[in-house]
Amino acid sequence: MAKRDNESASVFPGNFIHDIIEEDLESGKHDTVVTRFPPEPNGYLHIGHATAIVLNFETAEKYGGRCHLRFDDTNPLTEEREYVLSIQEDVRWLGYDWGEHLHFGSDYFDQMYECALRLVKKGKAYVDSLDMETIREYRGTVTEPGKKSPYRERSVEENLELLERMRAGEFDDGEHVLRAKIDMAATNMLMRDPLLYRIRHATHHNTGDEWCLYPMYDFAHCLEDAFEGITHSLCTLEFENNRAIYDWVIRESEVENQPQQIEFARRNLAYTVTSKRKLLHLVEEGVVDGWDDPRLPTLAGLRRRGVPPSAIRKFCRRGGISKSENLVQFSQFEDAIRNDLNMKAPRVMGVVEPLKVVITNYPEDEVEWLDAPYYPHDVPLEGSRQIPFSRELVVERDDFRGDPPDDWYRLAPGREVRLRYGYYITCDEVVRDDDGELIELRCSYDPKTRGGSSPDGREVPGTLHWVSSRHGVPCEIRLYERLFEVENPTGDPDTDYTDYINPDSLTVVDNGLVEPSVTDDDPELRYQFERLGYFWRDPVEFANENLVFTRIVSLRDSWAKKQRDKKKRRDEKRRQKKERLRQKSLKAQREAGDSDLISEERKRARLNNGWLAEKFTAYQDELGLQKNEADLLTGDEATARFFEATTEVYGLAQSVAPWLVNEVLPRIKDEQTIDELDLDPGHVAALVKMVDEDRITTQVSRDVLKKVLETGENPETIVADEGLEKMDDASQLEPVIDQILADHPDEVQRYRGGNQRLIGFFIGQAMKSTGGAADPVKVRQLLSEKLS
RNA sequence: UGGGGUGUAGCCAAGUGGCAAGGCACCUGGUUUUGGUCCAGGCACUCCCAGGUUCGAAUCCUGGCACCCCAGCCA
Repeated sequence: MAKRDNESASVFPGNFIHDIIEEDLESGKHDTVVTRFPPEPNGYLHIGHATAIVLNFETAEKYGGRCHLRFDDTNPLTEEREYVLSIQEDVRWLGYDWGEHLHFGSDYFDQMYECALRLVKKGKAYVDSLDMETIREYRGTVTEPGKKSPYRERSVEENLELLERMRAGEFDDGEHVLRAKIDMAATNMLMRDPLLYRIRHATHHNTGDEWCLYPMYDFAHCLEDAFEGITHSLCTLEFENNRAIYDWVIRESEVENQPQQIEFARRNLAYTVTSKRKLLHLVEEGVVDGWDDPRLPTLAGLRRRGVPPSAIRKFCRRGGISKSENLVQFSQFEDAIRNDLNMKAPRVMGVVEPLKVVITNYPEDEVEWLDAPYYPHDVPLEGSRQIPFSRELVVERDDFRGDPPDDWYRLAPGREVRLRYGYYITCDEVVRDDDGELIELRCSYDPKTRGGSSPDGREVPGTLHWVSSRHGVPCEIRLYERLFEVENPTGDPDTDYTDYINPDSLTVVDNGLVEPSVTDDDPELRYQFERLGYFWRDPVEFANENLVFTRIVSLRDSWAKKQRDKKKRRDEKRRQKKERLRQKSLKAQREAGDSDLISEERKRARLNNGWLAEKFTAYQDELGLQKNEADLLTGDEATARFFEATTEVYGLAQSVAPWLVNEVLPRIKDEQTIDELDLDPGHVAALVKMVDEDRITTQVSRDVLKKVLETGENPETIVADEGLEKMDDASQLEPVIDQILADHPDEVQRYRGGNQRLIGFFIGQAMKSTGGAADPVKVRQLLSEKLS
């Protein structure tokens, strides 16, 4: 594994995938973790892939497993060798090593075919000879079931023969396909006999012309995982519906390993597009300058931009992984880059937009070489260089204002500033041409301030970067801005993303000037140009012997107030939009009428079952149950009967009903009835009675129910054996409470300081230490007495 | 109007019955020879909404709403 600083301590913050893995490791389901990054070689990798790469490799690393790089190359029409090379390069550049585990889906074509044969023999797959359009028609829609293909019932022999002939190349593209025989009426569209193989007479980048039969994703991917012993197959959210086929194929193919697919949300970066089609369009239309254009979110573009791989890793790890749709603000990414570069990049001076400054009282031909450290006091690195000071210098045009605002502390008529590591200078005279254009500043320096400080200790708030005109190295500087003007260029269905392209995404400055020290540096070096941002030499131009600096990212600029205002306005607009959405939702809810908390399903059940309907009203009118309790208890006969059986033992229906509804019903899994819980109504009755009689707390009743469900034991026995009777005696409770207060002095202080909500924390502690037996009401009372 | 998901601050995100983590952004102050960095503090009476259970609910139950994905011989 490539060296990656000291980053390993900051792996993905607690995420649900790692929880699953840890459970699997603990339960012994797996004793190692094998993940994979499975790109299709039909495009370049981008920042969105980076998250997947970092997640897969670092998850494997965290648990001492391994991560494969596997190309999912099952479609010869779109895939190319060029991409398999560039993808490897990008992953390696990002800092990951797959060791010997470079694999191709196409390596497994033989094994996959074996699986297909097996499915056919089991009657689980068939050759369909419908054409594409008809297959589509027969598939139905999301609301209507599909129709069975007339070829669905072909014999195993016929299917086998046809499949062999397909393999042998006897048919043209599209004549036949192999389909799984699952269920044309499945509510999950993907389970309506998904295609497994299609005929494609095409040359594959890896297997050449050996095959004319290529597997579909749903068949191939899970098998690839299984063949490689992948334990956890991490993929993005859009594959959630595919998990059903994934599991089906794994099961029916009877392969040895059973990988588990887990989906997570891809990470979307504001102001970018990442779809292959759109990226390709930008490149082909010349909107940008190739796949590695620094404005592109491709890894190639980011690399050319100068973003260090460590910064990308940092970015990917921040915020971790989840399942919700997201759009990460660009500032998040910028911060990761600055954070990374701040501690590494030597500081030098360069001027992007030069303004001539003549030091009138400095001797004409004199040159002083001043010592300038590469790093500020807070970066623990050593090193310095010499920089030349002379009579004629340049400073940043932006650093002068003829008519400065109040809080301006840079150059202005009559103002004194410090030139970094140089002298204090005062602006005496402003020279403009006939059009009023600024030509030069005539300043005087204070010889006693060499190095940037004055013996009299006078305050000079502004420090400017500068370069000696004569010694500065001329260069081109490229300033990149975001490629799109809106956060989500593809978010509006009525506007094409290309309409949002920022016409000013690239500014080329051809008269930049950098201090001469850089000429001898490693061309790979990333600098901070003081007060401007992080820059590096464009590697392509450097190879052509041109000196071109690219701005990787600017420095944070708290002076840029105008932008802040703009942002505020934007936030306000967003807020208003959110409010509108909220209002719309509220309105829809109101229009939906009174929500009587009753589901259509149970309503229907009662419509079809007079007894249930009768009970529904009886429970409300005669037993005095709440409407929704009555509803829940009369959704099916088993539940209603269970309720009746319970009340027969313990007659207080108003106690039994909510307990049943809130504690027992939730434990019934889908497609199950209450009978399958194997619960004795008498036991429930006993439990409710104990609660009613104040013999146990609600919490204990819940715990005991759990135990009853597991063991079938009598609740009375459990309570007696484990001593779970309610503790409501002050003499019993007091020592417990005293102990808690003694153990948590900080919380006690905060409570007394006014944080009344902490009472819940103390009660929680008391409940915990008594196994739930303490009477919370009594505890609260005692607690407030002691804490007052 | 079927199925699968997701809703916690401006953005990302932990938390799964007992004190609403953290980061970005933003706002104060301090340090500073970078209007950078760093440091200290602030920023969610409330977790999509409404009911319910509970001593106690972001978390459990019920109903609703919003958004995303699925009808390729793409992956």
